[in-house]
Amino acid sequence: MEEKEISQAVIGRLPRYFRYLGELKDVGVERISSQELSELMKVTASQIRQDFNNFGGFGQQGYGYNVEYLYKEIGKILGLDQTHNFVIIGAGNLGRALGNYMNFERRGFIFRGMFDQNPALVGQDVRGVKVRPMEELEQFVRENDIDIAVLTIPKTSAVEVADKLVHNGIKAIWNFAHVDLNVPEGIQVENVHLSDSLMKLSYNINRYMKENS
Amino acid sequence: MEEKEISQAVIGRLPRYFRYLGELKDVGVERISSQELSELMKVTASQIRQDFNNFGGFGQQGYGYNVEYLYKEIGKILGLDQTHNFVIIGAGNLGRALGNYMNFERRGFIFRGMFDQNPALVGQDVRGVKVRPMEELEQFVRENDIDIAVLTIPKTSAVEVADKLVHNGIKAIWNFAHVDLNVPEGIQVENVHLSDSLMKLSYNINRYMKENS
DNA sequence: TAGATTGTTAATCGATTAACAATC
DNA sequence: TAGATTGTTAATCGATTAACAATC
Repeated sequence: MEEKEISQAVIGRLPRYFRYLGELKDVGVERISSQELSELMKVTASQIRQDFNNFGGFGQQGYGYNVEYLYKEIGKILGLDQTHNFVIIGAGNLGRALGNYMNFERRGFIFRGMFDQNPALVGQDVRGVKVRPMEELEQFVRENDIDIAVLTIPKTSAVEVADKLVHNGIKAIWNFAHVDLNVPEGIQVENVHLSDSLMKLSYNINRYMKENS
Repeated sequence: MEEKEISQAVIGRLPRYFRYLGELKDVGVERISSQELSELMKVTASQIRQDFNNFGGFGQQGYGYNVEYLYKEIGKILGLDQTHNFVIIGAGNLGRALGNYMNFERRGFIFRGMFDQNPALVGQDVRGVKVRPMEELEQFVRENDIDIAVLTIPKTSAVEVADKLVHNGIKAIWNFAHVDLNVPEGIQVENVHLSDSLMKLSYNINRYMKENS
């Protein structure tokens, strides 16, 4: 504890650094300066150095940054050296899409269970994981060391399900339901509101058309 | 043209206002003050008033805001009174999930076509739309007044496909591929990088555990 | 050593919050 | 009219960028 708090603006940029560094590493680049990285990523070199220095010095004067080392360190900061068990709640199209996405496993997120209240879906198999009835959710979360719940259910049931999850010790919710969850301090929620994202796109299309008409 | 530029921070909040106002409208609330809305949404009343005033005065002193009127106006600002034809490129799980999501239609986004380079998927039906081979993409975009392309393909082909789309007059790309697209000025790109979102969640889980250990 | 580039402090910019006069 | 609440200006806060001394 007592580390200085890092702003969410900085956190939000870390995955992108991680992605670029991973790609550089894969093509065999050994070292990179903040200047070079800034041109590649189209951000300022100043911001890159400030961001990294929130976590201590990863570079070396006169040399730059070692790509592989920096990549690993950012991975650690993001907690990708830890593993977390997760369940998906809602076996509709989106839930199944996320369950089938293999890359999460590579980052330490282990797909353990899937739940749906629709009896027609119960028993179906998603990448080796059987869909279970909602009634089994709470016990399953308690007994299988589940850290993260992915919510891909309609907003009407999302709030109620989130409450149950919290009571059974979930640490984090990745929320795709179109509603804001109200959880106690200490439970992490990351919202992915797809309609919001599409509306932003819509605004920007319109704005551009107006500006150029 | 020559409207004052609205910051993306403000734009990013509009869909959430829109959602809350829609819900208030649906339960029959007629008027609301910035103070009441601020308690509901957990933002400051000051921010709400500043945000709305970017677009001119929607309220009335001593009264507050008319919910239905405000809802409609924000909808217009977001361009939800316009219709846009879109295609989905990539008929995998995620592409099909988005194709099946009915709500987009309600907001003026019309699902017109779906494309995949896998012959096994071509001909499949997603909510009345047949999956076509990638070879037909460019002609289809040109001839069917397609504004928006949804990219749910692997990053390896995303950049190349984006270039083709741009050449055939697409206005906007909703990009789910895990790569940054480089498009000309005036083409709108909205990224949904799901892994980035999950990494942010991962960071916050870890941080909380460290702070409390 | 000289040159390069970081780490870090200072300056700037933009976004959020507070305050209050205008007005319904 | 008096009370309520907006619209808007001013103050604060935080994030980004610039500058440069430290140092590899």
